[in-house]
Amino acid sequence: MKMGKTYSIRQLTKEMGVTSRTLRHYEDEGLLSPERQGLARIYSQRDRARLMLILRGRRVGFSLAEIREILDLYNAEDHGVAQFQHSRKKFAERIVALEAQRKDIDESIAELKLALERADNFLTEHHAEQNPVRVKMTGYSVMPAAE
Amino acid sequence: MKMGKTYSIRQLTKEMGVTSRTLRHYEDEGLLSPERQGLARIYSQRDRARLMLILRGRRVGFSLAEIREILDLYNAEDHGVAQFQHSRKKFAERIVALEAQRKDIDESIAELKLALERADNFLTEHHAEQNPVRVKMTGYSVMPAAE
DNA sequence: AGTCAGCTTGACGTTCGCGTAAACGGAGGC
DNA sequence: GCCTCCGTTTACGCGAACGTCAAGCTGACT
Repeated sequence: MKMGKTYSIRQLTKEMGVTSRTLRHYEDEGLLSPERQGLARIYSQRDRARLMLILRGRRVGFSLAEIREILDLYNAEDHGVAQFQHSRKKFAERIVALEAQRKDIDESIAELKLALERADNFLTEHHAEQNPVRVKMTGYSVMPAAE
Repeated sequence: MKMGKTYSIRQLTKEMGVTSRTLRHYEDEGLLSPERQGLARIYSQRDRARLMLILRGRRVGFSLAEIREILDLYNAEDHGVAQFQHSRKKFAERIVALEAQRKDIDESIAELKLALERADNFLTEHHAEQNPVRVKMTGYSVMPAAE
């Protein structure tokens, strides 16, 4: 019976920067299922690993339901061929979606960097000046029409 | 008075894959402000560009409030030095956040690719077989403990 | 004139991801 | 014994982002 390191709910919340309410909520949603000592929850390394995956999933925009689905794919008791085929497909879909999202992020970053450069140009040109200035734009843009 | 191409609400919803309710909601939130011909909304190229930015913002996880803030930064009537400095800072913050998110996405993709490979390995090994099989894991993982 | 599609404005409903009280149970220190 | 943490359950609340009616206007065809 190998028993690795365990964590109280407080330890985990502090380490991960979430509230205990959040952990209980994840448990209610079936994403975590820590052991119990009486009433108290006691989290294993595996629970901690799952939690990290959950939180990263949230950060990239997955719903808890989607995250549960992914965890269930890892977890499936029935590791038959059909299960693996299903999992494979789901994983592949997620990857495609994430790569699209990565593209969106790259584009957003690029656009923000452009905006940042424009601000910088303005600030270096009009170094200490205070008079408001209009920005000239070309083509269609989200900027106000400057006709 | 150059008047570019315009769009009805239906055209825009079809092109962008959103409902008219969504467009009206964005308008309520001050993210869009199309012209009117009588009652009917009539969207300009600029509205369309803003909408694309809004939708991409949503896809990368921005709230409508955050998106409005960004649009307002572009839009600010008062293009004084102080405004630009403020905008510059906000843009830089967004970029940092997005790059962190990009890291999360890359890690998620990597993890899913690993899972996919494992599934593939299983499927090629146990080619046509149907008997459930256990998976051996090393170290701590989200997978069930395989002691 | 009728009617029909397509637009409009309210306004209430829904889902998600927790927040936030209320009320209680040990365990340890003074 | 009492206080202070740390933990528990139950359960209502909330803001965000729309969905989903209901009801009315409007131009266009028949």
